[in-house]
Amino acid sequence: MLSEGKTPSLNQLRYFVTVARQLNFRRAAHALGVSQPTLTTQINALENHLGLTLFERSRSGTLLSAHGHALLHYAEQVLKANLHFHEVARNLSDGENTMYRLGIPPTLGPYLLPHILPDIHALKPGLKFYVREAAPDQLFQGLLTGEYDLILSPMSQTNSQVQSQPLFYEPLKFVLPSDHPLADQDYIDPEQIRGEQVLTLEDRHHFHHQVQEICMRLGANVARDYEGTSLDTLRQMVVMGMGVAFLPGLYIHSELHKPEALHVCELADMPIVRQHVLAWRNTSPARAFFRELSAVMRDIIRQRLSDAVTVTESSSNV
Amino acid sequence: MLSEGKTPSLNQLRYFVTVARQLNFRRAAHALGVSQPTLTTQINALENHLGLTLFERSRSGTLLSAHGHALLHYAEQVLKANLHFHEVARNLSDGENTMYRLGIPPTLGPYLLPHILPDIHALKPGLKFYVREAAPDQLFQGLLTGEYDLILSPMSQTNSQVQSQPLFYEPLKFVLPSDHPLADQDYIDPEQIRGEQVLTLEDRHHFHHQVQEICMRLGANVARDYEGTSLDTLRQMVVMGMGVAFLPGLYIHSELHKPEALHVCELADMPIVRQHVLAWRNTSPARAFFRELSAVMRDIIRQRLSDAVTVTESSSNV
DNA sequence: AAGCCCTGATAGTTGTATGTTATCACTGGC
DNA sequence: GCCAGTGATAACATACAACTATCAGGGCTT
Repeated sequence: MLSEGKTPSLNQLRYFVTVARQLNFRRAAHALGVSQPTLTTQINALENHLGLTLFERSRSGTLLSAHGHALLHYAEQVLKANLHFHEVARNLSDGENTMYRLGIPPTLGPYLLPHILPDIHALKPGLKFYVREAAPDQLFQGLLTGEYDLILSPMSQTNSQVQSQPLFYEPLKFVLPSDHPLADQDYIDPEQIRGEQVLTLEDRHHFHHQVQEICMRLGANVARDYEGTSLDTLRQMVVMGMGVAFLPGLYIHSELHKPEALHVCELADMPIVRQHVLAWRNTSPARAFFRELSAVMRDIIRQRLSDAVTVTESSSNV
Repeated sequence: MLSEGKTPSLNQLRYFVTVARQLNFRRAAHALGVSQPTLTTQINALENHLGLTLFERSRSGTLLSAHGHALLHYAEQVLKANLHFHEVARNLSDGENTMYRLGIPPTLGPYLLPHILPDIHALKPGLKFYVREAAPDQLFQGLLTGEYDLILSPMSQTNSQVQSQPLFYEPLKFVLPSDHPLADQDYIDPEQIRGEQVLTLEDRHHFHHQVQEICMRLGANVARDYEGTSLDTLRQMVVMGMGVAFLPGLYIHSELHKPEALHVCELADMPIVRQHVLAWRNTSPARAFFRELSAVMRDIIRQRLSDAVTVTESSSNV
């Protein structure tokens, strides 16, 4: 009849539960820190909103009606859910107890994260990452659409909506089969690569373009027909003598402890590197924390992986 | 800082969830039936109450922040609980879908309820009784204190706070061992009882007082030393020849289909009955329903038990 | 039987929370 | 370079939840 429209407030539920527990309006009012008329009014409002009588009042006291009895539990559930909500919120409000969706390329994640996540977890126990792998372009796109909160990826496009912090430079090593004529040098003259078959990944990986550009410059052939779908595949193809390849330093550091059947070297006077950055939307409310996090990551990487990569020093970048 | 005091409203949670689903303030506002500025204001209020940023706004759209992501589920839980509350309330509001706490004496409940509850359930499927047994005095007291919503008991005290409706008269039958000298008559001259040992229940049962008063009048001895604690005990004591007894008609109707070893009769020209009533607090919001219920009960009892009891006819009592 | 203390209900008022409309400032696509 | 779309802001209206002061009745004590 006169209901419809407004929905009872949380306060009204609080009042209901308290009166139901105390069975006395004045005491309940005192417990709630409000005046007794407020309670009377609000309980009345709740009652005729619901079209039910929750309490049997008399001059000698208050009783919970059968309807009130039935509803009490549900009202308590609402308040409990509300309490949960606020507990979680309070927990989040220090910024470090949140789960962030982290995007990282498959050519990097498996070879970097195992080395640094344990230390990060030790430093910030409440911090959680939901890690998803995708190619750098997709990462960047996903960052803009909100699919990721944070991406750790080779530097790619710049965009006014994205802030990034450089983390480290990772060398790209040159690998060739052990039985290759050049497989006896630690540093190879770039000139000697001319004409080699260079294997690489599918072109949606940033990696590919970099390798392609190098090959163009040195006059090597990029073997598009044999594009691998993972670094492991790529390695197998080199071992089988199908060509040579550039492989990321962290991959080699992680996977090739005893590189039998494979020779790893570098191009003399021509260090090839990719730079990885940590990036986030500049609208992200966690941006301050992300900047701090990038410093933490640099420290950890410097400590754990300085034999494989070079940590970026300056940190006042955009 | 500026929080503390007011707690976010349910509406704010509703707004949060809707914006999180639509990721667009104007669309969410339209879905909610409010204006877009209202949403902006309320979401802002919620955010700085929580001390968190829930959304990343930009001129080109809205994204859910990591914190928002984490909280969304809990906000939905609150709204769901609130919905449950209102569903239950709506269900209750027709009055018949409630569980009422029904008190009944142990000398009546087991022999009456099995005969009438199935029919009541068939007529009012949503109606539930939480049945507790206690002696009539305790029932009456419990009704006043709110322990029961409804009692079905022999007529006892009257009280301005209690309304009652008579249901039926139940005869008290006279039982004696089969080998008793009087065990060959259907109607016994009350004079013949003088000097008999009459067994009865503990004195907190209304039953006891009635039997005691009859025995006083007829000059029989009430065997207080052998007060039984249940009608079954009482019956066993009679069978064992420890005395005679008055037993409620419904007990005999329910339990003694072939009364071997026990003779059942009545006192000639001296029908002894107890009247049972349905009673409730006159402050009970269900009083109209209870009155209707008493009529329903009378109908059912008339139909099912008219060979054992006499249903009260008038129904315009207080 | 009278009086007192306790109960919840009511009247009248006020400040604030929550909503409105009108408008701005900026982004991104065509 | 314009236009359609985004969320933010300002100024104002209203509803409502709070207060204080008071009332009316029940039941226990004297």
